[in-house]
Amino acid sequence: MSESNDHLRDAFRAAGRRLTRQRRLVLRVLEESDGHLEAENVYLQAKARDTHVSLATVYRTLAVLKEMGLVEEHRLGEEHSHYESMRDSPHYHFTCLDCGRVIEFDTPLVAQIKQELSKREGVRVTGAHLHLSGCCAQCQTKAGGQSNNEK
Amino acid sequence: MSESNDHLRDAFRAAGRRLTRQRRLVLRVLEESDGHLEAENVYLQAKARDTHVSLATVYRTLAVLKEMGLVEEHRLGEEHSHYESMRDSPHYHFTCLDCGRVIEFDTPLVAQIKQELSKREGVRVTGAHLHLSGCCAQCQTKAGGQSNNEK
DNA sequence: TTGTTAGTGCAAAGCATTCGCAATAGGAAC
DNA sequence: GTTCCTATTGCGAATGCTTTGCACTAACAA
Repeated sequence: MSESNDHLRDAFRAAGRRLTRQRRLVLRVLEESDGHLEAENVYLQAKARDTHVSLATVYRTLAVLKEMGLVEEHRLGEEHSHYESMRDSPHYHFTCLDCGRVIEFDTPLVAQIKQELSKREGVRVTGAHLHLSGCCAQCQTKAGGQSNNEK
Repeated sequence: MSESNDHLRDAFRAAGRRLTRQRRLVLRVLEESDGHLEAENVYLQAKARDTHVSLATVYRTLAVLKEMGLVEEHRLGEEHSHYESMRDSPHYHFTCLDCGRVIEFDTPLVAQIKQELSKREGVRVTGAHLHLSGCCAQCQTKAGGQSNNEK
């Protein structure tokens, strides 16, 4: 718990930034959550532990963490962004359009696609977001057996 | 040109909506563009052909067209949405983080991923967005050969 | 042609996100 | 531990994209 703090401090020092209470806090909220928090929720959860945080700082912190590669931003839904810490290996998302459930998954095929594109277009690919959507198993059952093409 | 108009009219009638001058206009702008227009640009190009359009109507129209499945919304960059007509087969995007260039590509591997996930999780996948990002060939050259880790 | 009402333009919200600025607090050097 | 420099914060105001309320206009069915 303190080792990761030292580790963090180094990371920030290396980036020429300061490891403040607020930044530690935001990072912890993200790490302890299930991921996919929106800024507002990060703010609320952070505030619940320490009143000394402002929404503006949460946004600023998320931007910094993203820049440092500690946090990733997703635009799964339509309106606002979701953030999650990068502790885990890269993974992708499936969203159920009915219930909103988010399923994380991973696949080596994305890496293959990256390679393919790099070769074909000469680009260098550094980021990959794959977002599938549809209907989760439970909602399919709920929707009445197998044929739910209403809507 | 008029056949597609009839076709369109039917689609709108079926949806209980009216085919107005503005909607035809927005659709045409999207179809004639290279895709990936943001709302503001759709508005500007539409206005250039017919002053009788407002930005609000463009947004309302894009929402309607999206709902009808004629247009797709993407959030490639960070801030605003991009829209493109659905004429083409499904495809995915690569964005150059330096110059903003968007490269479209397609790959059967996404379908494979869909299948894999469906089997593994029992979900039904209806939509897929794959968004790669990085540095395009030209920007890599511009950035000085091969090692551009400044920034 | 006429009536009904979906669609429009305009300007005024709404929201998520950012910014300006004075005050605060990391943390490197003493 | 103390001091100093300046990155970071909090606040509220501002921004920028998008939506909405309302009175007016125009699709299109009869």
